[in-house]
Amino acid sequence: MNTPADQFGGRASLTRQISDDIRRRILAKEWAPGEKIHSESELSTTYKVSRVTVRTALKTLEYQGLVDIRHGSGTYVNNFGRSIPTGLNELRSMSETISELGYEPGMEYKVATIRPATETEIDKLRLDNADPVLYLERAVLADGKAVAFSYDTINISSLPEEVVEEMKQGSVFASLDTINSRPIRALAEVDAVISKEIGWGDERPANDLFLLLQQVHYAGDGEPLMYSKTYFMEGRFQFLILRTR
Amino acid sequence: MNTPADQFGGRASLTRQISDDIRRRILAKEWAPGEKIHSESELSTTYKVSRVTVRTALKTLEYQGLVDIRHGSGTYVNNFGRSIPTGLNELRSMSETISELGYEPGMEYKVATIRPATETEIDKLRLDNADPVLYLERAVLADGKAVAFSYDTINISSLPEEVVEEMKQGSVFASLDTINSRPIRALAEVDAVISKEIGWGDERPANDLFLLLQQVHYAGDGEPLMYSKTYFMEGRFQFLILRTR
DNA sequence: TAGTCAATAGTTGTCCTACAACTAGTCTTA
DNA sequence: TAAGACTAGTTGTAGGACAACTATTGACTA
Repeated sequence: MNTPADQFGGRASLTRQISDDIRRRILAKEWAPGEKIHSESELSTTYKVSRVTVRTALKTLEYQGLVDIRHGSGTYVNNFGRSIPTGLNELRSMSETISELGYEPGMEYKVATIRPATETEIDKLRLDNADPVLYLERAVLADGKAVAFSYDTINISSLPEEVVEEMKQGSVFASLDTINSRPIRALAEVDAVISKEIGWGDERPANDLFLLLQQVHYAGDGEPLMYSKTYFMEGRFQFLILRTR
Repeated sequence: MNTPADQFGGRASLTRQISDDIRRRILAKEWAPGEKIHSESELSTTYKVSRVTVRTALKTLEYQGLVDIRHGSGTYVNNFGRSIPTGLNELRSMSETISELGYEPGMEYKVATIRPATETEIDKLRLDNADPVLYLERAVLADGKAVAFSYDTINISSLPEEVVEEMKQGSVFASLDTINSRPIRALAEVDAVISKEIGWGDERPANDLFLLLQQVHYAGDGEPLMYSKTYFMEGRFQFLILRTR
């Protein structure tokens, strides 16, 4: 099994590995939407793990909205189409999301500097004083076309210098992976915004209308890693959220 | 234990009952943010259930972002404050959400009619033909002040007449509860919108700016129950989403 | 004295087996 | 024909056991 966690050296739990693999198989259309997948006992023997582990993995997929577990009947693949796996509930980098949607991801750097943190940033990133932060202004591209403008502030107080340098050009998430501190959680706020200050170039919308995704990314230990404001151009991106009880 | 599910006669699973109760205790600040809650063994003895049940319940809370489970250490209350419990991930009625935020919820009915379904509605609600639907136009109030305008279409094809009548005035969710078909899942799309057609009265924004939450609610059996477009007035409501890996 | 390491108690992760509760059929019977 | 009993299969819960991990304590070392 080649799960994401494996690649990054992080010892993923057994449950996580199974969950990732079943997720992959579902997205690969091994079972049709609405179809019943193998029973827990069957899965536990083929994966050579206990039924408890399989159950926990399936529960995760149920939370993610991928399957429906019915007492006494079986586990069924939900028929929400391809929308869910790219939903906002799942924390993924912009590049990941864009390539999952079938486009070629890209980034156009406008600003990449190290400067003292502002008031807001000190608050959001829980910095003690005016620590230096890495500030980025970038355009997010899908198939070469700008879909969003991103203003990111990264907490570099506990990052090695070479990683910070790397971030000035490459993917922030990928760089964080190399030192095993990939964000595992983000709290996002969504707003509608009209502003002439946002964006640049001739691709920015004439009506100055944006959908703002304002979020703080957290590491596994609860430390804030990045505060980012991404302004999406309405109509060029679909925002989906799965809501469950 | 008096869980929501109990009230509605639905036999909630043991896991669900435990999960709801621990959630309630956490929101009631029984443990401070960051603090370690009781161990799984301890909880299993006090609740008189197996550790499996407690574990599953805690996993649910972890997925909701309420707690953090650390291998070999314990389960800790996350310190995201009061934001999370009212996040968009959790499916709740507008009224529920508003009262959780500490305001007095209200609804002002403008239109409540039964009419044939439109093309879009037939598609979203998976209707066979131009079945009649219940169409509502309402203003959502918090402490008597309008915060959003809601345009809802309800699939009444399998609903008893008296329930439909009830919906014309009372809460849609509450009415669905009485016949045990409360929605358990919703797929929502978020957009920024500028329009002069939306809303009414002197409380609508001068800049015609709205945040649109467009969603389809599904019942436990996967049947679409309601298609609703809710236009929030920017700044009067906070949209939070928890994103996890 | 400060730092390193081993031991240890406590906690979550996984395994095993068993049975209860529920579902969706098949078959029987009135 | 329709209602009801029966049954095989599946998920939900129980209990006990051990593995893997964490955080703390205390002994030992430089």
